[in-house]
Amino acid sequence: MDDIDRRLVSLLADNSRISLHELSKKVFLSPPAVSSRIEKLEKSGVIKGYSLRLDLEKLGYSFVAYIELTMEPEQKEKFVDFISENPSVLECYHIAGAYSMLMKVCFDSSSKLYDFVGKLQKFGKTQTQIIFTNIIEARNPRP
Amino acid sequence: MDDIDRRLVSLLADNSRISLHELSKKVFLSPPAVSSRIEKLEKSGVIKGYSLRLDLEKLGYSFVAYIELTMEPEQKEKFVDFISENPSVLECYHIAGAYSMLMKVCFDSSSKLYDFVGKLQKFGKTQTQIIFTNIIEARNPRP
DNA sequence: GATGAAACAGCCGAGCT
DNA sequence: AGCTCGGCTGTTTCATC
Repeated sequence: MDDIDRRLVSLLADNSRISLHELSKKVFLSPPAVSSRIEKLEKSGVIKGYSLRLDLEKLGYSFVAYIELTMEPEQKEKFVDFISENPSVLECYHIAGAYSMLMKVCFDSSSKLYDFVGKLQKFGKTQTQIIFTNIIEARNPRP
Repeated sequence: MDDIDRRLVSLLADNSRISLHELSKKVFLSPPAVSSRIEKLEKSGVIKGYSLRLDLEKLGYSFVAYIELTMEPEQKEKFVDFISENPSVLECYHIAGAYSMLMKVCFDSSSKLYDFVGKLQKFGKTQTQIIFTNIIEARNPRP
């Protein structure tokens, strides 16, 4: 993991469909060299996959929110099962402090968000923060 | 934007490097048809770009946190300038309720996170939530 | 890690349904 | 009009140095 790898990660994070040829010009290496570096980054798990930047609103998800849930530790297993099955949960993190989870969720109506929060209440105490606008969207750390 | 488009988005979100041939098999269309649909999704802005799923810890960022900042509205412009210039801020949302921002940040040391939070205090009151583990990572809404 | 050649995928146009 | 099939171009991959 050297500076060239970091630059490759940064370039791919920006546009993961860039060709090896373009990449090779930018990092002053040959395409096969770039290819083998990317392969190593994938195998080592630095690159976990190739994804999209989506416009959730244009996809019909007008209600995007972060929800913090504070619960008793013994609830965890049932909670993880619950959210794993629930595609409205886009991200979920176990955070420090009181036993808490932070989730990013998306819904196409406020009533569905309301219903979801209601179901979460069974696991613990929630605090919901609805997103108004994206100031900075999912960018990646600098090389 | 029909069910096939939603399925294409879902498949691409899972692996944006999948070939048109593979996609066409999965949605039972021809590769050119898939290609033109993807082009439309890009032009309409549903697909904003092609990115990576990265392991921040393996990239050296052991301290990933969400920080909520509550501030006076007149601070906004200076705040946006500040975070725009700061690559440690991965995401930033304007959230409902008291005039608040929610940021995802990453650092390679706790002292750098501490310094950053210190700088944020100039804009308002902060609440920092450090991520222990990822329960569900950045997946995309179901088709 | 570089080079060159071969395999492959993506793109465009023609013909078909 | 839209899909499928063909050839062409650009991209990736492999063997060799």
